[in-house]
Amino acid sequence: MSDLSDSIPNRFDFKQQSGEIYAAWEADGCFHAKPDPERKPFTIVIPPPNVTGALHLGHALNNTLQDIQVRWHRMRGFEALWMPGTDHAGIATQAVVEKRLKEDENKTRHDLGREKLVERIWDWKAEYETRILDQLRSMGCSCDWERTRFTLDDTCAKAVRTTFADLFAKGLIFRGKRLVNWDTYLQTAVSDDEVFHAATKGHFWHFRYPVIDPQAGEPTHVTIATTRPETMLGDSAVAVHPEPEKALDAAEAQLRDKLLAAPEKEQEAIQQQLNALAERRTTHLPLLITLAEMAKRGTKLMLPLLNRPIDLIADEWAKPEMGSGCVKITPAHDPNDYEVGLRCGLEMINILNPDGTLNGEAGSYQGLTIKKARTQVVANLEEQGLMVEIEDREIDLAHSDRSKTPIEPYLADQWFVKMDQLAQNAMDAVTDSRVKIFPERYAKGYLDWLSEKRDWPVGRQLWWGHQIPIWTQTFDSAEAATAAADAFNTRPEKAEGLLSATVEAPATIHVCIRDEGHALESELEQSGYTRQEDVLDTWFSSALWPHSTLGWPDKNADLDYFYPTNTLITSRDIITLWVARMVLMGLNNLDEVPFKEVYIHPKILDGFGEGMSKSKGNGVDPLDVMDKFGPDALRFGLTWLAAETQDVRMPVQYECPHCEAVINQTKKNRELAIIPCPKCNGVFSTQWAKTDEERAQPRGAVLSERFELARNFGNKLWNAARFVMINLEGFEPQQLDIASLPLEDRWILSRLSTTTQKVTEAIGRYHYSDAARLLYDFAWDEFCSYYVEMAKPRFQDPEKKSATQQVLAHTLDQLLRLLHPMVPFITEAIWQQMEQFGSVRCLNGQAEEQKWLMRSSWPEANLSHQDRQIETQFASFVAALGALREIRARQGIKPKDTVRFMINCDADTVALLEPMRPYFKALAGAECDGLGTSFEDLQVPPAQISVDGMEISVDLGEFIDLTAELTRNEKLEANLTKQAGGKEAKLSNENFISRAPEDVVAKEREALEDLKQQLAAVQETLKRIREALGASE
RNA sequence: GGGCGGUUAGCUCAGUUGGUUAGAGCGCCACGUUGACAUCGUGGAGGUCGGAGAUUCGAAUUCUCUACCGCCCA
Repeated sequence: MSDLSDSIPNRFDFKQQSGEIYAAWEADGCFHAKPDPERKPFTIVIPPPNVTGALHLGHALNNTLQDIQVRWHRMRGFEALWMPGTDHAGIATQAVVEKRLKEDENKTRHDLGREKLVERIWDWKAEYETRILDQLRSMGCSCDWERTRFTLDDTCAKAVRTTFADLFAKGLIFRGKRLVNWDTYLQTAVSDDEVFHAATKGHFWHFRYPVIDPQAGEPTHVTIATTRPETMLGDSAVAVHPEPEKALDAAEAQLRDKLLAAPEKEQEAIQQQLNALAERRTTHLPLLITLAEMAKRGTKLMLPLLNRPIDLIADEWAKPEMGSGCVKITPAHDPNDYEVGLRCGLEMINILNPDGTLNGEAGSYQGLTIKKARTQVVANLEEQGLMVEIEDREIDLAHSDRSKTPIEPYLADQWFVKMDQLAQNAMDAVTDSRVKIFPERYAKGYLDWLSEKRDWPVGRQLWWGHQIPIWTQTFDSAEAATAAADAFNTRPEKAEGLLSATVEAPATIHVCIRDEGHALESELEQSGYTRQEDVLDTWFSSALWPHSTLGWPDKNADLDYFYPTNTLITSRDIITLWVARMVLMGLNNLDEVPFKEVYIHPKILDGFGEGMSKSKGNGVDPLDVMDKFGPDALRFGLTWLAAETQDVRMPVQYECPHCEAVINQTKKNRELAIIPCPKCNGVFSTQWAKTDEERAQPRGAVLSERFELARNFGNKLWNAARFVMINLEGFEPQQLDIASLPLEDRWILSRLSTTTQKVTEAIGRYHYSDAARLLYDFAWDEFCSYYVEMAKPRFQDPEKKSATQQVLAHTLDQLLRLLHPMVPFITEAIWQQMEQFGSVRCLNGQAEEQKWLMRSSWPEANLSHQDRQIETQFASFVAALGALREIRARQGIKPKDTVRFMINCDADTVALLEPMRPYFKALAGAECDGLGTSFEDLQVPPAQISVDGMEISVDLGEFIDLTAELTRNEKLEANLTKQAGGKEAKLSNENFISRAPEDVVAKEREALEDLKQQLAAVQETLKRIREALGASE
């Protein structure tokens, strides 16, 4: 038919073309945005992926959704900026590099030194940043790469220093002693968010402390219990409840309430607890009352091993219903004890060195590791006859997420940001809708978290990050320190915001310097000031990302134009860590929110409902998916999944590299280094392959068949376009008069208009999944299955050919535009081929001016094309077609055989169906012998179906399978009878008639009438079939 | 312990303000391959919407309780 059918392959070669298209876009500056007063700006900053590792499907989803917004706005005429970059992810990145150092070279960071280690981390960063940005490019992300930033680069560093100096000058940064989660391996504090809890086997040691000078009748020892006996070296008190009896009463009352409310199976356990409690009143209570008295008197105990007197105190933290009723207090090493320490003014004794060994406070135990100290302390207590009992017990132990080692609570100097007002401002921004969060429910978590207004510990004892710009010196006296601070604060640099100083009691002075490398730095160092070693929490620099990337604090056109950004698209686990902090920092630094909308997308889980991660082996690499299915399929598949729910499941499979069989991933096989293929018996390796032998096996890709739907859709689109183009050659466009076009043209234009409208609305509301489904259905079910199929016979008709070509080309053109944000490569590839047909692609005969689809305009829904009447009429045609196909299938009629049929219907329907005759032939292999109201009865009863007031009869002639018709009609009769019965019951219900709205009642009446008609027709058919069957016997 | 989400066909998921014969894709069954597409076409089987109760003329959809799963915060 044409050269095109040879020159256009029947598959889109994404491997070859995606890269070429991307490079061409980039070379043409399609991704770059610059301030343009003629256009409205649209800005998104990427949630900077951290450089710890490569991206997985969660990131792929996140970035696809951003790219859809950016491409969509670009097409709608906005100056669309997508600001890309990566995050240095302080602790995470340092941890992986240190781990690598240990594994490969058996060295610690201290062996290397700060400078060398940081150099290594920069190398790591370079490698992973490249990988990550390549992944984004492969996916088609239309980021403005000229602006790529890194949270540790000079631009971001300047923003960090400026912000820090500002907060410091405002008195919002202070140093305090706080109990922190200490990672003894990495030797840094980690935040609560970087800690996970795991049940571990351990012991519960019970031992005794002697009472100093007990009076007559008073106990000589107090028994306490702990899971960490070595911490006794840091004890500064033992607590007993001030009113043990009342506390027991309260505990008992609580248990009784619980018993009443508890389901039967739990009741016995609760009753046992109650019994135990009652027993305690005789076994423990008298002693506890005595101890409470002693505590109030000021009795002291002798801390064994160190022989240090400590207080017996009365505090409500001691629970009379638990253990001995007494509890040791180690304020510097336990969060609860710390609170007690604050309440009771206890000494806080830190017994640990940063590396987890014991310090001088531990006396003869100094230098031992925690583990050795524990053994030693237990042995010594036993020697002294103070050990009462050792219980086995499962302990909930906090671990560092980064080093996987147990966390030691540790009292340390920490830098904090005072959150009070900053947090309030961030809350207000969401409360008064300056920042809108979608789906709305996530606003609650945001507000709850901020409302606690906990001060933000921002120091990390790391080497990788923004070093805190504070120089410190301790003076001999408070007066000297104050005088020095005053001297700084009266200098002109203070007024310029370059420096400020504060005094930390009693005599330490902190000076903050704003500008990196400023002469003040060396001035301070020469006069004996030392710079703080700590670096800032990663989130401090991420919090500035929406404005730091635009060059703040420097005044510039980009910042004026692109800030505040429009929308932030991210995942729910960092709403508090990141989103909240960006809002408060944006407000602090620019007095403006960083973004107007936040869209939280679902999280991708594997088939078992577990989050994906490389460390579990269930993480899917987007590159693997793209390698098999292509970038468009990856994107469309993910978009399809992005509904309002909080999670989506994506079963994970291995693909056998030998036979391409898919093997479901199980919790078992995902941990294997080598997996045998059950289909071909070949073996392949996984990410766990370590030995040379294992690595010699070919690697099985990890992917998910979830993407097949999207891949197939792309193929359908490609081939539909191929069909259109093959049939477009030599065509001259003209002005079309829509009103005079036949039904099918007006129908597809109506559907196109509605789809355009709905898709536009859906993307605007972040209803990605809806948008994808709308386009999928329109493209496949309406455009391909009907319009394209109907075009085939129309091409045989010279009178209809031209309009068909034009409507086809136009619809395809609009469809490509609508799909482009989701599937940019395949749509651009088709668009470029359409180029040769010039203005054909437009309904009004005007040529597209843009060279690239990604730069062309987003379709406007032409509301005048929407026509309910036409759509209803078309639905009748589809119903008739369906009836014919159903009869064919039921009768087992061969596809190449043509059937003859008649439709009994009213005059309007005749008018509607008359022009559709050729399509019955093309789409159902059926030739129409008559439309209207009266036909002669056929000799053999025809197969009949009634729908939409049409009675469709197929002359079965030689094809007849009467039994099939009988069975089918009997089934139908039963079904119709049941339905009609239901409707009749409903309509004879007086309540329904009187209370339901009129239109609903009318609709039900109509439905019943229709059912009755159908039933009558079916019964008539049945009668004839039975007669015929009887006759043939 | 508090909060959030989920529970709809074998699997993965849709289902706007309560009014359908509860949908899609995959999988399954049957039939089909000279021209857009087998990464396809046509037809079919398959669920009463976790459970209980309530509101209503009418509930997958609203409310209460409950079970199980997941996530977040203590």
